[in-house]
Amino acid sequence: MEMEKVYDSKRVEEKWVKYWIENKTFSSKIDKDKKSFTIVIPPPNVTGSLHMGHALNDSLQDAIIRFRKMQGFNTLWVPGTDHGGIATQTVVEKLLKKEGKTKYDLGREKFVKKMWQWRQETGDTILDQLKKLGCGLDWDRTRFTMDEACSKAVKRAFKQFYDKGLIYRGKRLVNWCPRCNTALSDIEVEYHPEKGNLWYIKYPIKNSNDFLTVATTRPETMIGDTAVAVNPNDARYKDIVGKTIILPLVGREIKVVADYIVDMQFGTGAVKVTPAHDNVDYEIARRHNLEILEVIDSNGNMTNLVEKYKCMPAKEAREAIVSDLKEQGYLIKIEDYSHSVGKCYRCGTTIEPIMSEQWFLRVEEMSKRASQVAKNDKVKFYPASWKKPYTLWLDNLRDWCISRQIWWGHRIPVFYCIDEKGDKTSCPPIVEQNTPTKCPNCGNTHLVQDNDVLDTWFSSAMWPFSVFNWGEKPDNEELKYYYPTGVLVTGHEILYLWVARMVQMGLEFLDDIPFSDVFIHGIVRDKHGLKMSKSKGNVINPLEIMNEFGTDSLRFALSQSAAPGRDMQISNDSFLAARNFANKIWNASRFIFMNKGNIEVPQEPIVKETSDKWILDEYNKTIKTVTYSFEHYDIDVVSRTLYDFVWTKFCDWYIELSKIRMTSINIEEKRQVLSVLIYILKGTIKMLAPIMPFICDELWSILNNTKESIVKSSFPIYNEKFVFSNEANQMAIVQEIVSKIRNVRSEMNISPAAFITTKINVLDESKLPVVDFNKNYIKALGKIKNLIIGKNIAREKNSALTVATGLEIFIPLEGLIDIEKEKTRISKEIKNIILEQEKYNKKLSNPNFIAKAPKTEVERIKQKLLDTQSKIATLKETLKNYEK
RNA sequence: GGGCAGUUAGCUCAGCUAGGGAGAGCAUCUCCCUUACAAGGAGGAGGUCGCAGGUUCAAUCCCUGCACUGCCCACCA
Repeated sequence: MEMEKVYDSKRVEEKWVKYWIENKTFSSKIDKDKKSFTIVIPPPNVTGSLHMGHALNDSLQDAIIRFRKMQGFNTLWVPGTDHGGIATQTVVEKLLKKEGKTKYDLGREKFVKKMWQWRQETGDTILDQLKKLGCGLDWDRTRFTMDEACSKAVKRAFKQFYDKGLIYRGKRLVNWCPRCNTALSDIEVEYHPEKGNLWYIKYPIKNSNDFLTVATTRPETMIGDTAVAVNPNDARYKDIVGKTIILPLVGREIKVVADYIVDMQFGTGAVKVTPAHDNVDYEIARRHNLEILEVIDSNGNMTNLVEKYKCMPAKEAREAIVSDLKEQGYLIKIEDYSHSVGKCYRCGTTIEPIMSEQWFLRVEEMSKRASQVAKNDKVKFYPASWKKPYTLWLDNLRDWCISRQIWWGHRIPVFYCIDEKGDKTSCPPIVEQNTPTKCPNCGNTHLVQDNDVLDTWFSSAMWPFSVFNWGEKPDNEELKYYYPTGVLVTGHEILYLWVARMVQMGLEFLDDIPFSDVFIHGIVRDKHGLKMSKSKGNVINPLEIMNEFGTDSLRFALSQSAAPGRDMQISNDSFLAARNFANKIWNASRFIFMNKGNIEVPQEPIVKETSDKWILDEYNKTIKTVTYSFEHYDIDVVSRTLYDFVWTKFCDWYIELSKIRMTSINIEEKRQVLSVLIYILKGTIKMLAPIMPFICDELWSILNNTKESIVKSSFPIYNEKFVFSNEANQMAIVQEIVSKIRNVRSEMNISPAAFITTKINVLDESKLPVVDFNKNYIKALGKIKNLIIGKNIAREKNSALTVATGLEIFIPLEGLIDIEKEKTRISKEIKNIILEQEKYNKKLSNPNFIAKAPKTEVERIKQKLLDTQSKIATLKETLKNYEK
């Protein structure tokens, strides 16, 4: 088997994507001997195609799934897509528009059929892209939020809610999107600051020449005012509360009410109250039993409240009303004013609060429970800082408007008994999981279904159990085995929209949390820290990155900055560094593989030398950190720890040291070092496999000459027998000496190819055996042909000097030494050590330090001071000799 | 208005949940195509750890206040 000199990601990725799918590597079935670990994918909308957000979200889930699988769990990651309600309907509507048609031209039935057709044709694009990303999903379980099982779950849930009295229909103030022509829930409204005006209007007091001035941002709604509100503590208006106002332009009489909600500081302290078009006003109206008059209808046009403005679009009506107010002397002034305006989260259109007949879900009880499980940490957040916002939101939640006036979605499973004329009879609505054929009340077979569909998030909220056929059979074995899931991985933007509701519904229907952990990752931003968006043109397409740098590089780069809750800035540099890392692993493996040849190497490492023990000690520590970090979703730490171990420990030092034994003609010597190299390499790629699955599976198959995926192997476990602190200390000394020698070589322009003579004068006698024992390492890494170690070795003329802790190192130079250069170098070294020394002196001259700091700390600093003193003495002595 | 993050080398970020050596990658400078890797190796330069106080023998780390940046929530007439 030949390995390419440069890792060929394309060849390898194609191979393994196919392998994992064909071999059903990630399929799961009930195995009661194993504990389950489940993740349900946050289902991407069928309209979607893979963007960086998905790439991050799904790479992280895949890493967790692969890790847990290797840890021995029976893992299951359920794939699927979301029908995406309004968003998806909008996409298809746009397609129709290109043909010059609207959904009304087709009619409901044909339009929905077209939606399904579209979904069939293009809806799985993103799933194919997830396959390319390497996601270890159980593809045979692919679900869709509108497939039969999910539909059954929705109907079951609706009926249970309804029977419990939690779902009700009523006319309430709702958020209405005039473009989507539907009601939205409170969290589907996004608030953006917008420049507008503040109009100050005179409201005359009845039987008086006096008037109140109100300030408003929406003058057109004034014709629907049913009160003016002031703060009860406002001295200015003390006598006016309870008086009657004549509403300008309309002439209707309205009362002045006192309500604590009014801010005395704002505007004039007097608020016009339009209950039908403002949340606050609606609440004031409820508290004071005010009449609710609708001014604007669902099309955004004026109602017939005032004949003159009837049917006018609200925007025109504003101009007309302002102009009329001005004309009649009611308008005092207009100020510029910037305030937040609600926008539809799907299309950005300004939301119009209007009165509308809708279905609502009572959430008070569910919210309490969902909040409670977070408070007592049954559901844990990573990072924990999201716990508070989550509970705060739930603790202040209002009823959820669940009906939407669109056609794409789960139609509300409520049927009405109708008479011959098509009018609803007095029979109660019929709510059944199975479509009813006749009215249970009167036996009539003329039934009609409610026109509305459910909020897309209603079905999403049931995703963790609807995918296990809860709708069909609420107590089935799979549900019992796989639910609750292990972790929910998501960005914070759908924490309320989705996560909180899954917890509510899970507790409601299964009496159990849907997941014990919520891992909230950040947002992928561009290199300037800006959110990626099509309009900014700063979108990085993950598919292009996969193509250019390799999928493992994309995954590694993302994971490397995926600290819980932190946004990340990425650029090509990140992917480039990751690609280089992949190549490094590839070549380290190539080196080991080539050297192995046909040599039989035992599975267990043969531990002989200091370096063996040192690297095993480092490897062992790495296992500990990586495992802990995986379990706590610190995926960034996992990646960085492995990067550091592979590059700076394994490659830079151990592999370099291994070359001494590798070139030996003694086959046993080679076998021994190979046993350690291979042992560590295999363990390392196991740890890396969850993040870089392609290259690791490829290397695994080469090293083991196997066709079994690496995810079927077990994750390395921390092992007490590989703790070698003594050897770790020895290696630290070796590394210090080698670095010092390299430094001198570099600064004195000694060719990297040249072999040199080096003498080490050991001042600290305890170090003599260590240095002597490991002299081969120093020779190899310092490129030394002649190494002399001893006590009382004197520096000969024409040799460069450097000092390490307890040691003096002399490097005799060929020919004449450049004295000026050497003097500069030594002076610099002295300067650095003096800086260090000053710190120690300062500490030790502080009597409080001696008295109060721990004895070990004082001793440590004293020792350090002695070291620096000795080093400086040596260096200065040498410098002095040059001066002569 | 309330809350949550962040502020460390030119850039991207670790370190802060054990207070006692300020680190990595990229960029930059010097040397090297040394038979795993030039997508590489060796070495260097670069930081008063946002500001001001406090606790402590000792603060990048703990506490308080402030500034700036970003995000979330809100009853912004």
